[in-house]
Formats: sequence, C-alpha cells, structure tokens
Amino acid sequence: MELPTELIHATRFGKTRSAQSTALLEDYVELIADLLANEGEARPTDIARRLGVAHATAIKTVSRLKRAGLATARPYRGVFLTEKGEALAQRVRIRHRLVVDVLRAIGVPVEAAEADAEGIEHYVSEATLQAFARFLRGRS
Amino acid sequence: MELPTELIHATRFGKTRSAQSTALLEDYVELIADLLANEGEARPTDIARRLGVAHATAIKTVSRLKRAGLATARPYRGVFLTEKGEALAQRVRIRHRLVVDVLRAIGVPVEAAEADAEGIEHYVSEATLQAFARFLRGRS
DNA sequence: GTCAAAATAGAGCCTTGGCTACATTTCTAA
DNA sequence: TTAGAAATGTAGCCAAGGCTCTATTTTGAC
Repeated sequence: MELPTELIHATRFGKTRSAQSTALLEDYVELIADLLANEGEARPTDIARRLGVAHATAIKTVSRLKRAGLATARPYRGVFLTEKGEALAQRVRIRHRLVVDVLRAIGVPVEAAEADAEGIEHYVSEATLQAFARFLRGRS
Repeated sequence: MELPTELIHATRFGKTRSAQSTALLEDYVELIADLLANEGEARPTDIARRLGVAHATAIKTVSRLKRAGLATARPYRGVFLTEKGEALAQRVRIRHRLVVDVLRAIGVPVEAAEADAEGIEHYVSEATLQAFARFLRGRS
C-alpha cells in the first residue's frame, strides 16, 4: 500500500467506472428475479416498462445478459435467470435492503432512501457492506 | 404522488441513469479544481493520469466540459473553470466530504469510505444530503 | 538558438445504452 | 378459424466514454 497518489486515485476512479458497466446488468437481474417471483414470468415488455426504456432497449440488454451467462431466453418465450443470475439477484437484493435500511436509520426519508439506494447500491464495497450490517446490529 | 408502481420505478431508474451522465463531468470538475488549487494549473496530462485514462480521453471530455459551460481552455494552455464550474466543484466537494464523514461515522474503514464515496456521492439527493448533515450534527 | 522530448490535439475505431421504424410471431376475440 | 392487436425481434441511428495512432505545438537542455 505505497502507491503514488495519482495511482491510488486512478485505481479508485477506474473501479468506479467499471462498476457502472455492471450496475445496469445488476438492475436487470434484480428486476427479472422480482418479476419471476411476483408475476410468474419476465417478459421484455414488462422489463422495459418498469425500467422506463423502449422495449428494444430491454431486448438488447437481455441479450447482453445472455452473453454474460446471467440469463436465458428463447424467442417469444420470456426471460429466465441462470444459476449465476439467481445468485447475483440474491446478492443484489440483500445489498439493496441493507443500503435502504442504513439510509433510513440515519434519518433519510423513505422515498429518498428507496430512490437513492437504486444508485448508491452499485458502489458499496464488501467492507462497507459489512460496516453497514454491524451498524444496524449495533442499534437494534 | 399516486403514480402506478411501474411509473414510480421507471422514474427512479431514469433518474439513476441521467445521474451517470453527470457523474463523469462532476469528477472532472472536482479534479480540475483540486489541481488548480494544489498545483496552480490543470493540464490534460495530469487530469488523465489522475483519472487513469488516456490523455486523448481527457482532452475529449474537457471539450465536453467546455460545451457544458463548465470550463474554458485554449489550445496548449491548460484548463480553467468557469463560474458555473467553480460553483459545481464547490458543491461536489462539500457533498464528497459529507458522504465520507457519514461512512466513517457508521464505521466504514477510511480506505473503503474514500473509495466508495467516489461512486456513491453522485447518487445522493438533496434530501439525503440534509439527513446526512443532521445525522453528523446530532452525534458530534 | 536549435532540436529533441514532452505535452497537446485530432482522427478514427469500439462498446454501451439509448432511440425509432419496420418486420415477424403469438394471442385473442368475433 | 382467422384477422387484427399485442408482443417480440431486427436494423440502423446517435452520443458518451473509452482506446490507439498520428500530427502539431511547446518546452527545455545543450
């Protein structure tokens, strides 16, 4: 841990950038899991509506999910998660709850907490996550 | 506030997306302000090194900053911030400190707090920011 | 003062994540 | 059962944010 300042910064920013590319896939996986659980199926049109994008955009991203080994889908037949996708969805869901709970505990209004968590959750490291859990345990 | 669920979600995600486009410009403005304050000048090469990108990328983004009215730069003469850019840098700096301080207060290790704040800060709304400030005041 | 090195700029390419427009498939209701 | 509506998929466009390669300008060492 004796890197020059600019390398520390570069590493930090680089991490932030690559986090952005995974953030979208995480959102999709989270949403697909939710739709499968609550509606029984995850159709591209529903995904698009929930994310506020055009259906073509959703379809294109789903194909990226397939390439990444997170989802499966056959033409005109809805989207499903692979085991890897399920596992990711699980992690994302837990992390989301943790972030929202911490924000709420700090005094953030529920609306803002839910909305901001959507962006924040993708940038919370494992160390921070553990600190969050400790913090919540310590005050319950 | 009586939107259907999918519209609430869509709005929320949409906000997250557009936040991403401003996140990079905020990082640049913050860094340029820092370089101007500590080095006396902000050269594209330094910006690139600190952000861990190629210098050409930095130059291209600086020209976007100019288009957005945040910075000025004459060929071969370094980058400066406009009033608007200064104001943004100020806000970003304050917000960054607040996020780091809250993370630290919760028990996040300093390294993780600094690193995660880099990503988190761009997604913290005004309401959340105020809650953060209250939280810190309440425990000092 | 000159010339090589460093910094700066520009061109052109790639992927992502949006979009619209059009084509195809599936579903549904008469 | 079949036509029209809805869903799905494809193609092609755009801007952002990366990259490399090449050209130009500035600077610094002699």
